[in-house]
Amino acid sequence: MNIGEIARRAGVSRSTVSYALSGKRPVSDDTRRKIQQVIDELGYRPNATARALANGRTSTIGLVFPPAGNHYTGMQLDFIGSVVEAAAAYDYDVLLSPSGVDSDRSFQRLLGERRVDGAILMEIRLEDDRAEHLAALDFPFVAIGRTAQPDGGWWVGLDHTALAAACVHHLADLGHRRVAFVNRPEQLLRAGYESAHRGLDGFTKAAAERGLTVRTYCCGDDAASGQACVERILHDDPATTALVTLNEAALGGLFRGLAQSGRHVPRDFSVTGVVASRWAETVTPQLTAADVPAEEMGRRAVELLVERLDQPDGPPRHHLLAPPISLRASTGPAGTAT
Amino acid sequence: MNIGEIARRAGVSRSTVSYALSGKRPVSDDTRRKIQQVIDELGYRPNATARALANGRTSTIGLVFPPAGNHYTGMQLDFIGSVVEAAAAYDYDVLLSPSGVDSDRSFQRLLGERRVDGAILMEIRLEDDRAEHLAALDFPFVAIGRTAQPDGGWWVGLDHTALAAACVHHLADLGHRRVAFVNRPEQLLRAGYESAHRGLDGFTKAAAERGLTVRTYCCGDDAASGQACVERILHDDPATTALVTLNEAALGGLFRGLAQSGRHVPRDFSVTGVVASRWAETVTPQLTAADVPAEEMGRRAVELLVERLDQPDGPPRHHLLAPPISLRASTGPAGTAT
DNA sequence: CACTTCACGCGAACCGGTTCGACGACCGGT
DNA sequence: ACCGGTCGTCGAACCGGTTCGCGTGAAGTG
Repeated sequence: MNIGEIARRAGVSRSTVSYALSGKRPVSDDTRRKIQQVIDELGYRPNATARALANGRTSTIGLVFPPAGNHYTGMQLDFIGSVVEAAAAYDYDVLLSPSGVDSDRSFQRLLGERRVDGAILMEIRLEDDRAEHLAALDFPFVAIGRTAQPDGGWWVGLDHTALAAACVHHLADLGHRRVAFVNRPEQLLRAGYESAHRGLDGFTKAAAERGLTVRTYCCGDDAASGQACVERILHDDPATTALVTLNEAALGGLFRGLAQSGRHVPRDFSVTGVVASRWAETVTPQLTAADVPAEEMGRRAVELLVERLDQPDGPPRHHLLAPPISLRASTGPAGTAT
Repeated sequence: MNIGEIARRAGVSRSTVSYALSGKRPVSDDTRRKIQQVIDELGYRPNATARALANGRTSTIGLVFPPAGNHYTGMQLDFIGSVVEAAAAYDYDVLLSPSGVDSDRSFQRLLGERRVDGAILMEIRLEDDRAEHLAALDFPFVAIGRTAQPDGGWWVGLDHTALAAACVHHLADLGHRRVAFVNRPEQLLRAGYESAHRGLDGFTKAAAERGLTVRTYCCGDDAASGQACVERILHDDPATTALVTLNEAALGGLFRGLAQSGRHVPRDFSVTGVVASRWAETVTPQLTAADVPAEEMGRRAVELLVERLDQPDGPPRHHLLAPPISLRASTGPAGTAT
């Protein structure tokens, strides 16, 4: 059931069917109707692969997401969902590509074999070989996050520096003096993950500005690590009264650790950080946090990518988002425990 | 940089290059080396689209996931990750397809336009028009969950009936007599979602067997709904001492509701259900639950689909999984509060 | 030395679309 | 009656691979 079959049954040539479908050349009403009728009868749909080969575009974008096996955070799920939805609105499909252990291989699949027209790179690193590689090939992509050289690139990022700083100021304003920072896992920090680095920077600088006593920690992406991390924090400095975290997946564990050490949140201890709202709301008390706008980021990334694909020579664009802190219930004035 | 270019530079014909690459016909060592050398120099990779057109297989599978806009649960994320990983091991890519509002349209894209060789259908319903449609077309797919007519189909399912029953027995063994059931949202139940129905069935039958007094509730897929649901439960019957839930996303809200009504878990109130272990571990106390083996389900679904694609005439296969209940800390003997 | 056998490589056709150049029919104008 | 232009359609080439049938030269055999 291909275009030739339709042409045969409608008594016209293949090209006429093609033009009737695409509208790129005029076709008389009579022929168009006849063709449409045959198409409806047979339920014909043009083969996407053949079309892709002919016009050199796959109408597919690649979503390169973090190593599987590692834990996914909730934010990533929301993000993937919104990318798929936004892409559908522009008539693009989304192909998932794990950039895991075998990242070269899947990268080759996507790019070398031309399976996709463009890509969205999640979990960017400051020195990101994937991004450099794509940039060198002039392959259209949008990064989620800024590399160390954000100029001239296409990206959608969260201003982790500003957000972490905002958390610090929020706590300092409440009177907290001894504050801990719970980062993503150490291996990610060492690998140069942007959020981990800039978040740490923002935290450290703002804390220095406000004269706070701080300690910083790395924490695995799961509840058990969160719990262990709190134990370390309170062991290292029992007078700590607040923490800032970027680690969504450890959140439940952080709260459990605090509860088990007898700290009541927010009376004895305040918790805040950068977390998607759905997840901030799952803990008790609900987390006061800068809400990661995962849905918006996904949508914007797709918009940018589509724009880049449509106008390959347009100037690079980006969005740096800095959502405000949503006050919920996990922070309170320090000193009640002093 | 196509196969013709390689052929030209290596001084052979296009078909020889093709055979050298695929190994489907013998090629002399000399020519093979020469060709390989040119390929390495130019970094050539065969175009996936052209290959797909020629041999009629896209090497891509479609993952049809639940309506976006609705909340995703953590289990789904793990599942998607493991599907991508398992598919990569078989040299398949994964194309995401939202079966949302415009489900016909995206269905047409995937199947009508032949973008994928096969599909995995998530969140199956008892009477599932998508599954029926695919079955009628004889299109290779694997369902996650059983329809009302599971015979003759390919699927990977969780035995929600047995799991919910196991939860009931666990609670009954602990002495609980008044137990609530927290299901997925009402619209999903009405739409005929398999897990919601079979879970409810299993719960109801086991409760009747054990002579328990029960109430069943539907609950939105978010923390706020969970909290509201607990309030309803305790309002309807303040003597309720335990609940069973299938609703992963509401879990945090359920715990908050219990805390706010003064119930201590597990001393005053027991909670159990069917939840992926990562999420069961994020609440405090950690949830005693039948751990949804999302990773295994994803892997098996891919294995089944690949098998079906390789041997289209083989007999249908399926896996019905019934993981045991993992004892954690959210259930305890009833009666202390009596 | 003539004859088969085999290994190797080539050319052409094909997958199912898109697109370009050309051509015939019909029109109105002089 | 002839000419130029427009409209609608057709055939052929092309996208980049795969695959089938056949030809050719070298090796093996009696």
